Amino acid sequence: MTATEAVTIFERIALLMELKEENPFKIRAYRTGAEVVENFPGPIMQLAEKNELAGIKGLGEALRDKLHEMATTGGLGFYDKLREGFSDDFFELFEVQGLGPKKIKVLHETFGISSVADLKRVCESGEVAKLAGFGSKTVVKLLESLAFRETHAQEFRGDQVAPLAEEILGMLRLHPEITRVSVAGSYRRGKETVHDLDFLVATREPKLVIEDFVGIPQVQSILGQGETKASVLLRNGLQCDLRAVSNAQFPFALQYFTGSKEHNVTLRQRALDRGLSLNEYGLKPVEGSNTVEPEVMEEGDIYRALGLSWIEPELRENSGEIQLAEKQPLPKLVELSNLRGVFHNHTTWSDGVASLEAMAEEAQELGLQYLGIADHSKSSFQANGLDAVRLLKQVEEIRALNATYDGGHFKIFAGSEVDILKDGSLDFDDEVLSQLDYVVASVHASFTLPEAEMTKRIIKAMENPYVTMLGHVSGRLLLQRPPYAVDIAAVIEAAAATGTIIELNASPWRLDMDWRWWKLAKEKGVKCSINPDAHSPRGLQDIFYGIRAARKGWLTREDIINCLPLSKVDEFLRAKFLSR
DNA sequence: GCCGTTTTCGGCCCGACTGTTTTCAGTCG
Repeated sequence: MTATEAVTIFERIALLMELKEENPFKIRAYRTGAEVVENFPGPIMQLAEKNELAGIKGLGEALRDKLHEMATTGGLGFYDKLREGFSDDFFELFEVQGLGPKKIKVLHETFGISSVADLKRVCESGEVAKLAGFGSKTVVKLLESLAFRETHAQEFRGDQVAPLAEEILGMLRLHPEITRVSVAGSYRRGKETVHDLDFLVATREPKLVIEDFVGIPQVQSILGQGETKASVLLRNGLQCDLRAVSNAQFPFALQYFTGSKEHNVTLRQRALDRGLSLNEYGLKPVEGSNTVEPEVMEEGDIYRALGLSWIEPELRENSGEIQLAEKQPLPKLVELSNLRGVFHNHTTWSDGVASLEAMAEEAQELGLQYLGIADHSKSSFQANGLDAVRLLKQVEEIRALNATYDGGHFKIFAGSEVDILKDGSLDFDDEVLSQLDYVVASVHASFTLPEAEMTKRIIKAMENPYVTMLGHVSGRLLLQRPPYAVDIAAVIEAAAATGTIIELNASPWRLDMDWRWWKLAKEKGVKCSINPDAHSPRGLQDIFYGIRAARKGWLTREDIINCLPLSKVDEFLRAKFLSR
């Protein structure tokens, strides 16, 4: 059994115990256990198999034994018994916003609902509204949540897709009959969610390659298999397509299947204007035209042949990239290797799972020069938010730790993710904030304010001279929770006026501010900070997703403050305050 | 179920918001 599967089982045990109204602290222990397993920096299942898990905080005797059972037998008797009568579909109910264990219990016992589909049926029939504790507004809310889920059904976040994509790419690259390989589609374009994965290979043996592809271990079922194309369903429900073309066709197919559809429509029109016809097989002169067939060896040659500079896949959304590429080279988009540090990260001081030292170690391991800590403030009780006393103590500890880094090659910046309260005031007063290196201000409560009020609230926070940057501007959780009502354009204006940096929260759940707004922000001179919002050492690697979103937002290293070297970034953090 | 300069059983995270109620339960962060 893999660690990921064990994590799911612990999480489900917690859900089932909630349903059975077990001791809440016992439930929490399973949740903590799931987190520890998920974030463990090593082959935890191998250790579990050999009974070598002693000493790990959060995994006591009972959980260690369960992990051992899972590692050795591939199952867990305790869990099997607990979940008797509950299908896999049942657990999806816990993902519906507005529905918790108590309500699920009542619905299950009264109507026998055991899936999201069941829930929809009884909500629509009017039966639910008659239940004690439920009412018409509850039903409306539930139906809204269900509609949101349906709109995004069959979509996957980056973290659900990227590891698989890389794994499969790696396998295809090793295939002896494959000469060129790429992923295409919206994944290649860096979209925040995708509904499938498209792979493209160049080969002289398409049939053989397709046969091998449908046989890889990640495949659960084959949806279709032909001479040059196959569609499969992976174990996690993700659809995956493979197309096999000749080496000569490869650049055209790659361009075509990368899209977007709108980008390609404009491109094909442009080709026609030049007497050429572009499709997934080639770029040929149209009948009667005296244009010469361009030589195309790779994708870039197609753009060149059409009088365009290179257009990165992330920019192919038909939002002005073709018009600009006609006149000049497009901006050199930021790359992962450009990042020099990361802000907005959590530790065990609030709701993170790792210590300051462990986070700093991992940051250095990733080749970064600095790490910004920003634990939660006191209003975020659920996240063990810090009050002023604890915060200042943490600052002291950070300063002490910094003194141990020889030669000043690495630095931890002491910050806070301070809650923006309902009226736009902050959770700490200026006297406290003034003692920090930087401040991230974020909304964590009162999501339902009307747009005007929410916008005013956020802008008020940005007007505070100590607020260096604004955290996750819309509060969205991809595929799960829509953004709250806020006028982003107005927020961008205010950021420009106050000199406040806007965060690009790199968590694959958030990717907030959305890439669609960055072009505007950049035009207004607003700077971006790509923030992993890491709650564990591994979470720091979410900068991978942040970079993809930043590229999609046309950002270059000059737009992003954490591309600045340590020697310059300090000064930049203080710029807003000093300019007043 | 886990943890401990309390080493062995008691403590472990709390307030806002919403909708359903008429004093509070459930959900969320």
